[in-house]
Amino acid sequence: MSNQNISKSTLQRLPLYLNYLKSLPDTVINISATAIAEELRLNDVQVRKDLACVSTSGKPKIGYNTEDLIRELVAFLGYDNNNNAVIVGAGKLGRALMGYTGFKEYGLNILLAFDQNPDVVNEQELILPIFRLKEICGRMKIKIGIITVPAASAQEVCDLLVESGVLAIWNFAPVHLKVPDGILVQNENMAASLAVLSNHLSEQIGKNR
Amino acid sequence: MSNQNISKSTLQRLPLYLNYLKSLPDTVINISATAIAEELRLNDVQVRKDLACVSTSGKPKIGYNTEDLIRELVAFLGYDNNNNAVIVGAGKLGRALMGYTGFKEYGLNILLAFDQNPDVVNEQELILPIFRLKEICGRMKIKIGIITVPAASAQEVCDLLVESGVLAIWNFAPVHLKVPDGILVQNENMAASLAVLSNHLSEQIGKNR
DNA sequence: TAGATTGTTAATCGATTAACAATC
DNA sequence: TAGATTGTTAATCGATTAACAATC
Repeated sequence: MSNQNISKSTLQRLPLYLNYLKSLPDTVINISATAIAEELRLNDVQVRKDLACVSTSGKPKIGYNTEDLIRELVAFLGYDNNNNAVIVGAGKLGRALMGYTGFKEYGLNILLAFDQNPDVVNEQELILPIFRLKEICGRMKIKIGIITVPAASAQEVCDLLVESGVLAIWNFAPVHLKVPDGILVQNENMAASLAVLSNHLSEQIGKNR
Repeated sequence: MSNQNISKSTLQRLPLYLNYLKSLPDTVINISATAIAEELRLNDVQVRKDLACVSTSGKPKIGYNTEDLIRELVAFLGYDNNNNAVIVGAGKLGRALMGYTGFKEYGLNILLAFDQNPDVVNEQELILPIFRLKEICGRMKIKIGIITVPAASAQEVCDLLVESGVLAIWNFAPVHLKVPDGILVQNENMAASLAVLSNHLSEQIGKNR
């Protein structure tokens, strides 16, 4: 397939384009990369290059057919086919993500959570003991694991997920995970985001002194 | 101050260093950039440059004093002084973030949430109606706003936060927010992360065909 | 002293932006 | 046709990595 060498930065912008396109009224039949770029405050060539990875239906002077482009983005991003996932770590964050229904829209289907602590295990709420992880993930052919355990146990959990056949890991712990080749780790580093926020504030406050 | 031109990429790696340093046993008096780099699978020069933004106490042959470096990182990242914040959007994600106690460690103190929907407003749970946002943020001198509303209303909420004196916005909605100069928007784009995960999976699966 | 390590200057790499030809 | 827009090739920019001198 064509999605061989799409850069991570491109990939991360695609959902923004899609979201913007979806927000447009039905009356917008065609849309140009230039218009998208202006709206999202991006460079127009960048948008054009990004879209070229996803679609070939752009026409000079006209732009893209909005509906077609939406369809192509949805397909490319895999929002139309469900990816099953499990969460490891049923603390506050884990349970929150589990309860969050918004991911379905992105094709992510969180089936189960696992936790080490017997006190939080609760079959009713689909929180199972961690010793059952390997068996269940294997049987259900789970390919995505979400890590929401404390930093100290993240690597251990990661190894377990990899052993269980998971191919992609969404890591919410602020650590670097070591994985074999072919396994992807996507870090959702909230601590990193907070560092950026906090640094901005101290700069702003420093300025006004 | 010295933190004038620290790059965002550097800033985002600092919490990883800090976390690793904290995980070390007390017996590790000194630590080298080389050792940190190896552990985190980064380039050693990169780590050295990053640390140079934060500390000047590195000594050839010895490295950094672990405790000193931890202290310097904590101070630089502002984990030692509390930043008060409010959340707008008390849906599942918003309430989850509110309930998540882990942010305190990073100096982020979420005081209140606001929501448009009278049904979720609940003074007991510190969820207030949105019309009180401006007055309260102004009075409490809130500088950080967290947006967890649906994409369609994110810009509106953003404008309101800016009006209320907020200087930094942590945006969980998958949209580009337009803000005046001097206001920082840090996007926590879960949709973008999912795009990367999903793309990896379809590549892997394509390979095995 | 010798060697590990720091910090700096130069080279490389990848992503973004600019310039431009092709075209509906 | 003229002009807006696409897609491509070249230039720029910033971040990462390599090379190296300084030093405890």
